[in-house]
Amino acid sequence: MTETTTRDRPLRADAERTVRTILEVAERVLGEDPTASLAQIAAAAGVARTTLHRRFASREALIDAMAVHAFRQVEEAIDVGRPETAPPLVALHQITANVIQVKSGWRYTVGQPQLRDPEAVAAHERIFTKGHLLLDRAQQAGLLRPDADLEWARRVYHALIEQAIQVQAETATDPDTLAAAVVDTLLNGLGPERS
Amino acid sequence: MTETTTRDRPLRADAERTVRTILEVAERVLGEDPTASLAQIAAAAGVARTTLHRRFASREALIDAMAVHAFRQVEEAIDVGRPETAPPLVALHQITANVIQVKSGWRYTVGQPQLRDPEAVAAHERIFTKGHLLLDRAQQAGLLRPDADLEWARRVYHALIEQAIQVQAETATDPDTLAAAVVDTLLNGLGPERS
DNA sequence: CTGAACTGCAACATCAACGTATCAGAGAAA
DNA sequence: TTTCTCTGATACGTTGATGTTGCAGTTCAG
Repeated sequence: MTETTTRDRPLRADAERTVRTILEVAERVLGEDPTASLAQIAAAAGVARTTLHRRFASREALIDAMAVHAFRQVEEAIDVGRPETAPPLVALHQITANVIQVKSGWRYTVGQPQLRDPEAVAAHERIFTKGHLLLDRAQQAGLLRPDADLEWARRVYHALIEQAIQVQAETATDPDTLAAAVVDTLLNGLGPERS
Repeated sequence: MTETTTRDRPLRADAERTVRTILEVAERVLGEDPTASLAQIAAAAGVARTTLHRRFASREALIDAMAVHAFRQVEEAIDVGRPETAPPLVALHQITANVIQVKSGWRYTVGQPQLRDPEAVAAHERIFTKGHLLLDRAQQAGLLRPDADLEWARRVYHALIEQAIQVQAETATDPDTLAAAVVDTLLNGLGPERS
C-alpha cells in the first residue's frame, strides 16, 4: 500500500503524534549521522520500521516531509515578529531571536541543499521574500546604508544567523543575546567606532 | 590486497595522476549528489571501479583523503598571504581572496561535518589557529574593536567567506571583489556611517 | 460499545553498493 | 629492452537498506 502525502481522511490523533515524533527524531538522528538508516530512525523513535514506512513511503518522502514541517515553523517564527508592521529594529531583533530558536531544532533539515517538495520550495521562497522585505524596510528606515546591496545583506544576515545557531548548539546561549550580537554585527561590523 | 594509506614505495607518475583525478572528480560528483555511489564517481573519473578501490580501500578512506587534500590546499592559501608578517589589512584581504578561491573548488569536502583522518584534523586545527592569529593581529592593529570577542569574530569571518563562496558559485565574481566585500562587511557592517 | 484505524511483529523479496580476486595487456621506469 | 607497476575487464560473494504483505492485538472515535 503505497502511501502518498495527500490523504482522503485526516489522521487519527495518535497517528498524528507518531508522525510528529518520527519527524523530530529523524531530525536528531540524521543530524548526528546523515547516513543513518530508516531502521535506526524508527528504533530511535520507538516505532516499528514498518510503521515508519506506513507514514513515509520512502526515505526521500520522509526528508521532504521534514523540510515542509521545518520551513513552516521558520515562517511562523518570522510572522510572529510582525516583519511588515513592527519598527524595523524591533522586528529585526525579534525575528532574529525567533528564527535562531526554531532553526536550532532543525539544523539538519534546514541545512539540506536541495528541496524536492514543491510545498517546501514555496515556503522557502516566502521566507526568502520576507527576509528581503524586512531588510528593505530596515534600509528605508536608515538602519542600512542607502547604497547597500540588499542581496548581499540578506546573505550576510543569513550567515550570521547560522553562526548564532552553531554557538547556541555549543554553548546554549540565550537566543536574545545571540540575536543582539547578530544584529549589532550586521549593522556595525566588528571594526572600531568611526569618528 | 587491502591498500592502506601508507605505502612502501612511491606511486608511479600515472598512478599519482589517477589519484588526483579521482579526488577532484569525487569532489564535483559528491557536491552534486552526496549519496552518489563509488561506481558513479569512478565512471565520472573515467576509471574502472576496481581502480578506485585499489587506491581507496573504502568510501570513508576516499572522503578522508579528500579532506586531507583540501585542507592542505587551504592551509597553503593562508600561508602565501603571510598572515604573521604582512600588514594586517593586506594579509586579511589577500588571505580572504585566496581562501575563497581554493575553498570554492572543495565545497563538498570542506563542508563535511566530521573529520576522521587525524592528518585532516591536524591541518584543520592549524588553519583554525592561523585564522585566530590573523584576527588577533588585526585587533592589535586597531582594525577590530579592542573589546571584540575574537571567537565570535572568527566565526563571522568564516561565515562571510562561506557566503562569498556561494556568491562565487552562482555569479562567478572576481575573488578580489568578494574579498573586499567580506573584509568591509566584517569591519564596518552594513549600517550607515556613524558620526 | 463497536467499528475503524492504528501498531507491532514476523517473514519475505529485491537490489544496489560494496569489497575482493584474478588475469591479460598497456605503459612507465631503469 | 626488460622488468615492474598500473589499469581495465570480468566475475563472484556478502551485506545492509529498502519496501511489501499479512495478521493479530490495541486503541481511538463516534
